[in-house]
Amino acid sequence: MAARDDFFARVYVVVRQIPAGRVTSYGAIARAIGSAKASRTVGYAMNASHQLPDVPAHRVVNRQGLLTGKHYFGGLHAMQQLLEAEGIRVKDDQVQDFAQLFWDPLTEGADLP
DNA sequence: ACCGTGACTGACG
DNA sequence: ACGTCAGCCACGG
Repeated sequence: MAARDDFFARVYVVVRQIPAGRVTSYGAIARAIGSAKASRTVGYAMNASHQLPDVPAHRVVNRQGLLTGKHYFGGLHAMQQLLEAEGIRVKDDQVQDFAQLFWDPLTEGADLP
């Protein structure tokens, strides 16, 4: 199997599993797909997933709950607006109640291929 | 095959 | 608590 394509595919699968109104971190996704140390590459995959409508990249933030990737959404506030539209409060690029809204694919039990 | 880059994370002072 | 440094993995040139 092509491991490289698998990596991106796994990332997309996990991100698609994120329920609306919830968020997760790059590290959590990296662990879920079996590459805990590849958190940076997860962000790279998200950049490529930007063209995919099924991948809600706006629900993926860093472990602090900070919208580090908002700059890549075209509008600097596009990501924040998308999150707020789902009921997530965002203050100064920081997700409020992040620990409460955090969704761990490993703990919550995401469907992996 | 080598080097630079990055939407990260953890450790250190 | 905050800023800085180093390690890590995958991709592109």
